[in-house]
Amino acid sequence: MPTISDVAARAGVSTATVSRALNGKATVDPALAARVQQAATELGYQPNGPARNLRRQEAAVVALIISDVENPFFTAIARGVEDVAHEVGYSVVLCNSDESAEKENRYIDIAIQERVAGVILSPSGPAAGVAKLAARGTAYVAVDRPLPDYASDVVLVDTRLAAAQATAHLVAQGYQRIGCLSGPTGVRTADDRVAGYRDALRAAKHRARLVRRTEYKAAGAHLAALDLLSQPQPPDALLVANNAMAVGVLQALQELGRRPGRDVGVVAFDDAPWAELLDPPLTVVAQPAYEIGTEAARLLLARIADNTRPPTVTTLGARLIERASSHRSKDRT
Amino acid sequence: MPTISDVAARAGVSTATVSRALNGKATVDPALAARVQQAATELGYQPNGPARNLRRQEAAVVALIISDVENPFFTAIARGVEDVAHEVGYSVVLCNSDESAEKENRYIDIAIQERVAGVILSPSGPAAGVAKLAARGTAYVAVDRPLPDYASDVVLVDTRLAAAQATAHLVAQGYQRIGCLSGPTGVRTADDRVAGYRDALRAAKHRARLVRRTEYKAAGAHLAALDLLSQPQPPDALLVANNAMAVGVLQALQELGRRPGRDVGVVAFDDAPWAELLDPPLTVVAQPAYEIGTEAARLLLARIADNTRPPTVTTLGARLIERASSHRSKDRT
DNA sequence: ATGAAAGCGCTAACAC
DNA sequence: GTGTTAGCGCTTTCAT
Repeated sequence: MPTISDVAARAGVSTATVSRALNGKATVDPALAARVQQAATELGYQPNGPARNLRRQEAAVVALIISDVENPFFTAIARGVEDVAHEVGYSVVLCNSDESAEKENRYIDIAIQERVAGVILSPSGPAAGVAKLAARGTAYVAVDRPLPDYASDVVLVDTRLAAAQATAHLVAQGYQRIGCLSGPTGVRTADDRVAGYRDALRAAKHRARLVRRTEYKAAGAHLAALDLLSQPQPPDALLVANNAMAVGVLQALQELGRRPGRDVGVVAFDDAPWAELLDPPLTVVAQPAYEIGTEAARLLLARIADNTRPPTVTTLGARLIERASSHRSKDRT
Repeated sequence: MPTISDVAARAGVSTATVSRALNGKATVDPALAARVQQAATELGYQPNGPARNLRRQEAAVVALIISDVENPFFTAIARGVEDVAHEVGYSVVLCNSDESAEKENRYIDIAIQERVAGVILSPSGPAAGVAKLAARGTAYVAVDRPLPDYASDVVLVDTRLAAAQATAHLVAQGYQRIGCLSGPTGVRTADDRVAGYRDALRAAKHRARLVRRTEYKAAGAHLAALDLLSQPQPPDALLVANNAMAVGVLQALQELGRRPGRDVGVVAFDDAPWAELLDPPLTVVAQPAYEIGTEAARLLLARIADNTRPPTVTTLGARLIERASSHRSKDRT
C-alpha cells in the first residue's frame, strides 16, 4: 500500500508538497501539482484515512442513527441527509438502532471513538448517550423526535396538528366513533398523534376515546385493532400512527371481513408507494421525510462550523392525502 | 478529551498497561486491570479510533454497499449482515450506491481509505472499483449478483430457477400469453429472470415471448406495462422482476381497469408486508434476503481471517408464495 | 507482569 | 512556494 512518502519520492518533492497538492491548496506551483497528481495516479495512491483523521482530530463523516432501517420514512430521511452531506464532501454512515436504547448508545460511542464530525439521530427514549456527545462538543441534531433533556437543534413535523386534521377529516366524513392506534407511550411522536386526535374530537364534541398504544410495528397494531374492533361498541374509523402499524390494521380488517372506507374509515401516517394500490386506496398523512433529512443535514453542518449558535427547532408540516379509505359517503351504496 | 496517557497517569501505570488492560489481554495483574478500568470510567475515556486504526492498520468495520436503501430486499440483507458482524465486534456501515457505478466506486475508495476490514457489495454493473480491493488484499464478498470479472465469494439466489417455477405456475393456471418485465440488460439478476422465464415457456411449448426491460424502478415498469398491455395481442399474465416494478405494474393495471388474477395473472419477485393486503393478494417469489446477509457476513469474516481460501459460490433457493393474483380459475366467475 | 520507546501516515507550524 | 519536522494517540516489540 503506497504512502504519501512514496508519492513524494516519485514526484521528487517533499511529503508536505504532496499533501498540499492533493488537498488542493492554492499555494502550490501548478507544474508541481500536476507531477504529484500523476505520481499518485501511477501508484494508485489512496490516502490513509485513519492517519489523516488522527492528525486532523476529526473525520469528514456524519453518523446517522435511525430507529428502523426497514421503515421507508427513515430511509427517505437518509437520502435527504446523504444528498446534502455529499455536496460538501462528507460521507454518511447509516446506523440502525432498531428502537433499542442500548444499540443507540453503542453507536453513539462508536461515533465518538471514530471522531465523526457530527451525529444525526432519531432518539429512542431518553438517549443517555447524547450527554457524551454534548460533553465532548460533538455536533448533533435530533430528527422526528426531540431530545427530552437537551436543548439541541431538532427537525420535527407538526404531527399533533397533522393528527388533528386527519381526525377532523374523519369527523367531516361522518364517522361517529373514531379510534386511534398509536405507538408506545413516552415516544413523542406517538404521544403527539394521540393528543392531536383528542384535540379534534374535543373540537367536534365527540365523546368516544378509543385509544390503543402498541409498538410502532405491524404485529402489535394487528392485535390492538382486533381488540378494538371486537368491543361491544367498536369504532367506525381509525387513525393509525404509522406505516408499519397500518399493515397490521389492514390485516385485521381483512380477517374480520370489514372493508376500509365503507365499514371502517382508515387514515394512516406515512405515504407509501403501495397505498394507492389498495382497494380502496389508503388515505394517508404524508410526512416530508426527505426534507427532514436535508434540513437536519444543513443544521448539522452549520453547527459543525459553529457550535455556539443557539439551538433551533424546525417544524415542518405534513399533508393529508385523501383517498377512498376514508370516504364514507362516496363508498356507501 | 482524555487520552490513554491521562488514564495511565490516573491509574499510576504506563500507557502500555492501560492498552493491555482495556483490550483484555490476559497478561495483566487483575488488581491493576481493575484500577485501570476505574480510572478509564472516571475520566469517561473513549479510545481514539483513528489512532488505533492507524496503528493496527485496519478498522473493525465492514462496509456494506447496496444499490438501493429504499428497497426492502436490500435492507433485509443489511439486517442479516449486521446481526452476524455485531456478534464478533465488527461495526457495519451502510452505503447507498443508488445503482450508480460512480457512487459505488466512490464508496469503495472510501472503504479503502478508511482501511475497513472488508466490503460486502451488490455490484451495479462492472464494478471497476473491485479491482482496487483485490489489488490491496481487502476482503470482499458479492451479494445478489456475481462480479463478472473477478472470482470472489458470492451469495446468490437461484433466480433463474425461481423465475422458471413462477412462470410454470402461471402456465399451470392456464394463462396463455405470459409476459415478463425485468430489470436492465446486463444486470445479472434481471438477465437470469428472463432466462428462467424463457426456460419455462420453452418447456411448456408456449410461443409468445413478451419481454420488456426497464430500470428496477416503478416508473419504468409502469410505462413498460402500459405498452405491453396495449399491444394488439396483449399478455394475459405477467412475471415482474422486483418489488418496485410490481408497484408500477399494478398501477398500470389499475389505470387500465384490469384486475390482477382474473384479467391478468401477476407474479412478482420479493415478498412485502403489503402483498397480502392487495385485492387480490399478490403472488410473489420470496427471496431469503436476511439469510443472504448472514451468509455473506460469515463468508466475509472467514476471508478476513484467511484471504487464501478458495472463492465460494453460495446459492440459496427462493420460495413461490401463491396468492390470488395468479389464480386464474378460482377468481373467475 | 510491566515499562520505555518506536513508529503507523498524515498535516500544519515554522523556517527558508 | 517548498522543505523540515514535530506530533496526533495508540499498540507492540523489546527490555527488564
